[in-house]
Amino acid sequence: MKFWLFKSEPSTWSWNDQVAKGDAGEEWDGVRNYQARNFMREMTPGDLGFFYHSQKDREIVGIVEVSAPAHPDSTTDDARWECVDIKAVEPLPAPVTLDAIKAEPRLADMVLVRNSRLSVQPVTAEEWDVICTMGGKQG
DNA sequence: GCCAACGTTGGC
DNA sequence: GCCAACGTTGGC
Repeated sequence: MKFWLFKSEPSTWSWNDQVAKGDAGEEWDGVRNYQARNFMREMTPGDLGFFYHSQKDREIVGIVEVSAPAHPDSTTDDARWECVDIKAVEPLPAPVTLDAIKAEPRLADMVLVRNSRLSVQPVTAEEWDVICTMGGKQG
């Protein structure tokens, strides 16, 4: 079991859009960055991820699950680009803001803090637990 | 809306 | 293979 973070601008694809897809899930398509793609190749169904709203909101709003391993991105004919499918699991009772993350010493090395432009990124088990606690989620 | 950081492209 | 130019992202 690995942990990840998926970043999206809510005006393009929001948590509510993701929830509306239900258990069918949706392709995390449109990624045109090799680092992000490589992380998606490492994902396996059942891995969990945070869903982060970039730009205006700047907060982690929910938890998603990888529902299908990396496959060709249907939004392009370019064979270089792949994506996984993800489905919404549950919202965080209290969204965790970027400000709160930056204020937490145990999260100082998060990729979100170190490299804000990477749209798909790994999260360590410790970071996962810290953020779940901050978000009011039990277990 | 601005701009810094970063990734990609293409000329040499 | 280097690097300048360019485009994009996302925090502020």
